Amino acid sequence: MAKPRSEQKKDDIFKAALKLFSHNGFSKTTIKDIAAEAGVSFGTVFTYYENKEALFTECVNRPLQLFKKVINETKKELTDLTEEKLKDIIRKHLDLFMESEKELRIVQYVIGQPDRFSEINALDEFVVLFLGYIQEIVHTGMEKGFLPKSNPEEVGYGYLAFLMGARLTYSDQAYPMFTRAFTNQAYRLFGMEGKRDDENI
Amino acid sequence: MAKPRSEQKKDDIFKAALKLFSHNGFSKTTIKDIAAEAGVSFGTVFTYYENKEALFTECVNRPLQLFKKVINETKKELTDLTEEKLKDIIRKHLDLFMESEKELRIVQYVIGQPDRFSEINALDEFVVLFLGYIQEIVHTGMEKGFLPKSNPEEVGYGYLAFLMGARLTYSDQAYPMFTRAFTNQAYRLFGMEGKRDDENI
Amino acid sequence: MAKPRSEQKKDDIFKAALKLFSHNGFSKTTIKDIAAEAGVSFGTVFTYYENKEALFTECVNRPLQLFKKVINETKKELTDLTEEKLKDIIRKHLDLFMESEKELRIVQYVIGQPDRFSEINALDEFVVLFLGYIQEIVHTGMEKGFLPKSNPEEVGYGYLAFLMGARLTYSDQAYPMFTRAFTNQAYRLFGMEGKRDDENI
Amino acid sequence: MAKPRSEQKKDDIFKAALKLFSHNGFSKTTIKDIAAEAGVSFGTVFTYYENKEALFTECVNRPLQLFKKVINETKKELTDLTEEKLKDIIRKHLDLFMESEKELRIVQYVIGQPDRFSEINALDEFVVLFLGYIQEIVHTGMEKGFLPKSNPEEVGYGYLAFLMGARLTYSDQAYPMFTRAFTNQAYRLFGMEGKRDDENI
DNA sequence: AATGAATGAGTGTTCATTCAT
DNA sequence: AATGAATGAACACTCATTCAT
Repeated sequence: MAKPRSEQKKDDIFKAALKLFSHNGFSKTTIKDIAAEAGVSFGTVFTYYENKEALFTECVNRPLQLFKKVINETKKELTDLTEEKLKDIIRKHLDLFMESEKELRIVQYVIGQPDRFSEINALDEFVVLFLGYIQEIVHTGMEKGFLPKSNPEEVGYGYLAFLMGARLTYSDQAYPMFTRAFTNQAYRLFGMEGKRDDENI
Repeated sequence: MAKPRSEQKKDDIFKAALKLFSHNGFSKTTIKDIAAEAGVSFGTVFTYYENKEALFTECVNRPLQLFKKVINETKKELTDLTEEKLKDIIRKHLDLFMESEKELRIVQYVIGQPDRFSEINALDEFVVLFLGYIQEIVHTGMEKGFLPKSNPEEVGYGYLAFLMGARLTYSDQAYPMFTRAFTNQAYRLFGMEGKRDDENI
Repeated sequence: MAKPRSEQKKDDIFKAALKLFSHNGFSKTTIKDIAAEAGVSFGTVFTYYENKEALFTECVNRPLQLFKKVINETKKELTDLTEEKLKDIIRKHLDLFMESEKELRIVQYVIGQPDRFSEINALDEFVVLFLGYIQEIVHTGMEKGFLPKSNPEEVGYGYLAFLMGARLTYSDQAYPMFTRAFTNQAYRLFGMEGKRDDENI
Repeated sequence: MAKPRSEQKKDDIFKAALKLFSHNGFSKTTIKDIAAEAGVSFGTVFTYYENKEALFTECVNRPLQLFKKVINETKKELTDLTEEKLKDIIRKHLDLFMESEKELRIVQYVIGQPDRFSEINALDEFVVLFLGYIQEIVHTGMEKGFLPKSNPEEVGYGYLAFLMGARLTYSDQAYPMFTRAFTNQAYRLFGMEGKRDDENI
């Protein structure tokens, strides 16, 4: 069942905006560019979004809502946590963050200019949710004995910083080796060891 | 020995630009704002910098040169590396990155928009230098036995990502507790354990 | 007998346009505003009026046609003119002008921008008609002896200017006292005296 | 002594704006038009006036200040008022109003759209000043016996309305006869008689 | 007949840059 | 060396108008 015509168009505009905002920042991105990328006239952008800022805000908020949804859904699976399951979750986090370059660049853009985009609070909400979620994991892991003694709050802060940094420090030029590097390093943040090279043999 | 008058003025402009570019990004920052912040007329900015982009490029390059210098100097101290010395180095890295919010926000700004600022390659040079430096540390640490078996390249990638993420993911509030968190988590990336809470007793 | 459905709608649009054009001028008034005021969709406006200018022209012409009709009807009553009857006519003029603020604001708008609305000549026709009508009155009044010697043309010009000015110089507050002021002053333009304050006793 | 270069330019822009605003109204007049009329680039307009509205407001206020100044200066001459002197004053008023078509069209524009230009109060101030001034004249004239019994307030309201209407009801197409018509009619508003045609003989 | 999504010409305004002083 | 008036390219945004439904 296809989306109604107009919803499709709104989504095209959103996707174009996401791409261009993440790539060029807010000011450098023009409505004209977004319209061209979306294949519509620039006037049409204003049919769906009140103004440039509203469109940008949507580009920040919508992905964050999705992230929050993912976290909330994964929370349910924490009941019978094992080391293997945790490693699985970590890999999923990395996949999510690595796939979300566009979204996270925009988020980073907002973090760096808090005065300019002060009205956006979905970001704070996500951070709080994520940190609480990691703390819960660390607590459970320590209780069950497969994680060493750690300060759960510290792990949370460090892990989120690491995920963000992993995604945003490097440009996307075919870094196949990154996956393994980041996975192993993420394990270490929780006090777990990753696969060593010689285990491949 | 004071700087010559004009050099002082050029530096005022640079500092003003660094502050405003890091805070508002490239496009939102106007030459007029920079001039006002520096206490000069906006015409004077063009006396010292050919145009806005040259001034921005300077704000990216000059800090990176400094970073490279710091790394190169620390390299000499790696000869008789011990676990304590490494922890010391790590803490210094964190201090350096935490103090350099303005500089790193601008760097991040450039990383996120590689097409727009493609002519800036001081960044790549720094990354290569830094990664090589970390790899050297890990090799030495494994040889001397105070670091567990690791892939030195992976540690480098992960550690740099972590440093960047630690600085750029959080706005500057309540950082006192961050220091400890980031220190301990950084140790873990190298396979070392940090201080546990109960060690304070 | 109600108007046919569509005629009613056209009239709603006309009234909305009259109100908004007179209040905000031509450019500031949008078709969307008019449609909202009339309770129709903005597309409907174009069903009844070819474009914005045609609607505006209608707002100028229709009231002027009505004014002309009123004048023409009053002309018949001029046969047995007396001073009392003239004063009555003057009061009616003032009432008509005072009630027609919206219409006259638009007329004034057109007078002030003759190049812009050059195609509208109902205005000139009305002025010629009105001046001739006043001249006839003055002639008759002088013949019958209740008006002093006057230049009928001069009285016409002055009287029309006065009526326009009386309506358009003041915003609509505290008009109760205006009525008396304008009535008495209008009498004077014809060389008649109005009621004095002490005549109320 | 010529004005400094920039003041001259500011005045050129002002005059261009006065002409175009009075001729086309606020919205129809574009900054580009004003700049062209003033012989400068449109960017220059913003060097001297913060925005379009500020320039328009200046076009309303500056003439009104001048009008107020004229009235205040004429007030001093009221001490030994005679009928001849009053007639002289009236002719001067008419001259002033007739010469000020541009200025008064703008004033009328503001009167007609009070909501839109609510912050402009120089207009009310002028009206109050003018009415008070006329009342003083009428009082004096009645005392000295050359004006008939009148309500001074009524004369003030009517006279101002007449002056405005005289100027704004007719376009400026060489109406030499207007002068005489308006003069005589203005006298009548004060209860005086003008020259009759046969007096020319 | 009625609607409103789509369009793009045209607007006010910003701001980097030039250059005469 | 320092200034800031002048410029005009480029932008976000508005709105009359068209036209498919």
